[in-house]
Amino acid sequence: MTDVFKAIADETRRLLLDELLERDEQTLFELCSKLAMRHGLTPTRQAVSQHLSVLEQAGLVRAERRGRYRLHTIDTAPLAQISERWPQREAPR
Amino acid sequence: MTDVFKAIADETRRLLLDELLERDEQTLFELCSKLAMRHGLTPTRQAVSQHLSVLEQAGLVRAERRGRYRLHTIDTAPLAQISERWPQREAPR
DNA sequence: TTGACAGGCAAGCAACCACTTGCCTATTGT
DNA sequence: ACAATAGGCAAGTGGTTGCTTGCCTGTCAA
Repeated sequence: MTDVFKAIADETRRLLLDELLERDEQTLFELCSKLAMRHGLTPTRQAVSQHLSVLEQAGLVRAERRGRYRLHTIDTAPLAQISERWPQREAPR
Repeated sequence: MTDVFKAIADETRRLLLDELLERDEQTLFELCSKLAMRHGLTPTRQAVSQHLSVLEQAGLVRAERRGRYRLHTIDTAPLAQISERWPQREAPR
C-alpha cells in the first residue's frame, strides 16, 4: 500500500505509467527512448530499469519475459485505492 | 503537482489527512495526540508540524490562525487529479 | 504581570532514494 | 560460432527527507 504511493511520488515513474497507459507491452529500451523523445529525459537504462522494478513491486506494472524481450504492462487497479480512501468533497472557504 | 504525490507518499501524512477528514479545524496538539492514541505513533510536535507544512504546500491542507490556535482543514481537491490522470480499466491477465 | 500553553525557527543527523558506473548473462540473427 | 541486442547485478555517490534537539515568539488565564 505504501509502495503504491511511493511509486507514483516520482515524476519519471509517472511518465512511465503514462507511456504504458498509451500502449502496453513495451520493452525497457522502448520506454527509455520515449522518455528521451517526448519528455527530454535521458536517464540511463539502469535507472529506468530500477524505476520499473519499483512500479512492479507496487503492483502497478507487470512484466513478462518473451524471448530476449521483457514486456511491461500497466495495471491501474492499485490507484483506485487512492480515490477510495479520500472521497471528493467541497473545499471549505 | 509533484508536491501532492510526495505529500501522500508518507504514512504519517496520510494518517493526518485521515484525521482531518474525520474532523476539520484541528490543532497541532490535537493531531499529535490522535496519532499517538489511535495509531501508536509518537513523533515530536515539530515532526508533525513539518508534516503539516508539507501537506499545506501541496494544497491538501489549509491552516487558519485563531487566537493562539492554528486550525487545520483538509482539501481533497488536489487528489482528484490522480484518478483523472490514470483512469480505471481492466488489468490484463 | 507572569506563568502556562500553542506554536515557530533553525541547525544537525541518520536513513533513504535516484542515479551512475562497470561488469555479467541470455537470446537472436547472420 | 559469434557478434549484436536486450537486459540484470551490485557497489558507490550526492542529494533529499523525516526526525530530533534547543531555543524563541505570541496568546491567554489567574
